[in-house]
Amino acid sequence: MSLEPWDELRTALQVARAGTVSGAAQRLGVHHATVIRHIDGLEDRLGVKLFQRHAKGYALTEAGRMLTDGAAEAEARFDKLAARLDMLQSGIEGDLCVTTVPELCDIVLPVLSQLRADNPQLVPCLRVEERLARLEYGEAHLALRAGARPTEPDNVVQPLGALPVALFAAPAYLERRGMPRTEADLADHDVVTVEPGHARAPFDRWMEQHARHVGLHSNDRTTLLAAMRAGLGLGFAPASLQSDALVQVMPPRPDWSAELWLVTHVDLHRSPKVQAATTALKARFAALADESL
Amino acid sequence: MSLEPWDELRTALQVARAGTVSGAAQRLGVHHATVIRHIDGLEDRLGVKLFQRHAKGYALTEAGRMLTDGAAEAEARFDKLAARLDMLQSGIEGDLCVTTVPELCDIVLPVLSQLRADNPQLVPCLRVEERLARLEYGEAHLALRAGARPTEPDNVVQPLGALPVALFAAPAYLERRGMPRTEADLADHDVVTVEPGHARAPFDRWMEQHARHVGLHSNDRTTLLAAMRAGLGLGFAPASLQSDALVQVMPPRPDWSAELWLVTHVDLHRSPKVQAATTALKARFAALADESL
DNA sequence: TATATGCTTTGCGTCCTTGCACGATACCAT
DNA sequence: ATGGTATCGTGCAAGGACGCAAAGCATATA
Repeated sequence: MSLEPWDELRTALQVARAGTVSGAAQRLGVHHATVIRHIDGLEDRLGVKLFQRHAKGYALTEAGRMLTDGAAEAEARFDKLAARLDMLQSGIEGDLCVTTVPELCDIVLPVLSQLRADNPQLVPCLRVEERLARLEYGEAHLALRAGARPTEPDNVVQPLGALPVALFAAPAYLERRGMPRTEADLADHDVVTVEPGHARAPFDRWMEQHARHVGLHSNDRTTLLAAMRAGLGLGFAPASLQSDALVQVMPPRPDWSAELWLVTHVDLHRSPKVQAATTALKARFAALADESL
Repeated sequence: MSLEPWDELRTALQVARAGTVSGAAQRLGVHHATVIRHIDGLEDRLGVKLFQRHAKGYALTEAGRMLTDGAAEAEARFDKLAARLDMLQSGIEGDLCVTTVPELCDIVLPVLSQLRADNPQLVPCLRVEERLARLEYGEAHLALRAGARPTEPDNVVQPLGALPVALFAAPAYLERRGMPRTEADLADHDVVTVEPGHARAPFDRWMEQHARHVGLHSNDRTTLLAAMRAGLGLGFAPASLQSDALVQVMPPRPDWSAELWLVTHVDLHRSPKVQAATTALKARFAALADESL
């Protein structure tokens, strides 16, 4: 007993989804007679009733549920596959989707801008998300992550080195509270940082240990930057940050640095488009590391 | 872009496996020309070359590898499905495959025997394996496990209660070394048990802590029983053990008992055949627990 | 160099699958 | 009650996919 041909599984899945033969036929773009014949053929070959013929449509039996569950998983797998193939076949043109965390988008943005200038056919897209995008689903070509080395299977992760992180504050704040010179001076200052217990990055953990007075907690990094600009306290930011509203209070230190990772899907990381993006990003981050020396 | 119809994926998979169109055609039971047409159609629809036409056959491209990998996973999933459906559709007849660990087969065997007597059409099969059989692959209908509660997804696990475990020895051994009366007496006796550090079951751990003189180590439970019969020392066995060669030295104790679990696949545990087996096994083990009170 | 042996490719006739149309049935609203 | 609107089921004709056989091609062997 075998459940070939696979096409009939697909129609069975659509019948299960639609609940009616006609609906499934419409979605599949075939005649409803064809759908009936597929289901009948499948049931005959399997010797099991997959659907209960109801006046209002087809209802799944236990066996039918099993089969369509399996078919649904296969369909999802094939969809992923199609998305990846779609990406693979394109040259340096069309969409290029990069995802990263909020902290890094200021650094990534110029790279994408340059990439677009060099390749007029390329339209870059920068998605900012905390979670790691499902690269195997084709949600993104590239992901830029900070922190622990990502371990997803089928993803190739390349080290981007450490991101220099420095301590910043608003000029108004420094005018009011003075410029801290040594680590000991920090005890007298307010800081803005992540919520207690949520420190993940090295600099956040450092802050958690050294901060005495907290001006503001937030789960959102952008909010923290805004709080720093508003003069609520000292805070960490990438050393490359260029802003009139914030000045560097202390230079980058190795134990503050966050490890950066460039992660792509195995099947995509050799495609020309992704290659172009990775080399550009690598160059940019190498330059950042040099600057901070 | 879509990779329907699914049948063409299946032929592509076979071409990748066989390496030649002719070989794939033979495996699929279709003509060479059909295979070629499927591949060509797939490539046209996808716009990607899946195979490099070599004089000696078809070689996978990068895209082809991706696609056939996905197809292979789907095929494996469908195979599982077919196996489960095969099992589901049968009544209380045909094969009934039960797997368990060596320690328990003496207890399970009479149940299967009774089951066979009650259902002439049923031919039971008892597979003895240390590892948990892949129930989703249709390797077995039922698995009987001891120890920690199994956690496989898609498996329904039912508690069978605790298996009463007692301390046994060969009559010849007891004649030579005397009958231990108290726990303290055990210090003067030889024991046979599993290898150090491999104690998993409660009674094995207990033995590891209390045993002073070890007569024999073995990784194989059957060997341990043989060693007990040969008079190499005291050892644990299910309290239900009936044997002229071994006598019970100490009655079952709660802290020796091993938790038992009856595990089936979700899609199968409601089928009449599996139901018949589970009720019979449950009754048997409930009776065992009562006896030892 | 010639021969042989695989393979792929292509043209043609046939069979199977599909699409179409019509009929049957059940449910709902007027 | 009756017309309307869904649904599923089946006979018949057309088109597309299949199998067959011959041709083309490349590599290996004598």
